[in-house]
Amino acid sequence: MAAPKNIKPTESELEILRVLWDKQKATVREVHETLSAHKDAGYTTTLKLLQIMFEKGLVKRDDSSKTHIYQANVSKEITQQQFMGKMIHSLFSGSSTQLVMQALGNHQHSKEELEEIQQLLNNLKKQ
Amino acid sequence: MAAPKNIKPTESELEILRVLWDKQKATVREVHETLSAHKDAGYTTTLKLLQIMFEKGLVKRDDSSKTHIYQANVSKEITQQQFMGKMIHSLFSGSSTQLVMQALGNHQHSKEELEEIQQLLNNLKKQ
DNA sequence: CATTTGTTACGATTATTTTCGTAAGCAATA
DNA sequence: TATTGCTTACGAAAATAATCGTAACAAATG
Repeated sequence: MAAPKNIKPTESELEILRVLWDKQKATVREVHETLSAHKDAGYTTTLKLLQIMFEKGLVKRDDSSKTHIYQANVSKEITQQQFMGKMIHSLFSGSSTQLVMQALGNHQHSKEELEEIQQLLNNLKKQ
Repeated sequence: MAAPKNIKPTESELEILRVLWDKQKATVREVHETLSAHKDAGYTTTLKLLQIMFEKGLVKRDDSSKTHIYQANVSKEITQQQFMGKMIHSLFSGSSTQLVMQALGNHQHSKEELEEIQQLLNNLKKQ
């Protein structure tokens, strides 16, 4: 089981990770059937991807029984940070503030969500 | 000059767009030399990429003189939104609030920046 | 005028990612 | 036991992205 490394998941790998983050554990079939809702690919495609991801260390698996059980080996949080960092660098000239303003200004946020953000902001200001 | 479409620039195309957004206009050579600071690719690689981007409608060009002059044909803002949307969907379960909180919590923001965000937040709350 | 320099065009190669077909094995069951 | 169904392994094709080599041409320079 290779170390998590600093490997950026590809688009397809990310889709699979999302399923695993959601379900904690899943067989190839479960992953594949979840993906089938949106995407149209064969079973062995999903299988192959999971095998590749295993080699990369993106997932781990329990192969003690015939039907292997997969699990994410990189956290959602770390992956989020990884992609956010890349995005801030490549599209926001390194300014996370710009990114925040963009996200705030261009998307809908409920009163409750705005309040939640305000709380965090208050905490940050205290430092 | 094809319409801007809904085409997602590739990684390399994004690098070139960054240069063009910054410089407004540039020749292949200028783009290439700017990229050379960080990256190591041949001149014709940059040329080819710009040609492909032109076909896709990502850039426009003035070819009235021998040395063509390129210009971005997609705005930074639209492209930011495009990538942000994809990111929110694929990594934040569709919640832009989650993304904002992540960005706020995991990056440094100066007092001035926090105040700037506060201003925007106040405006949003008024709605 | 001949040569050098800088440019575009473009085919082709390489690398990466995604997809699938087929073989092989195991387990349930007819 | 023979058959059927579900599973993994794995090579290879297809699709996409990135890179480069070469030809052609024009402008500047000797």
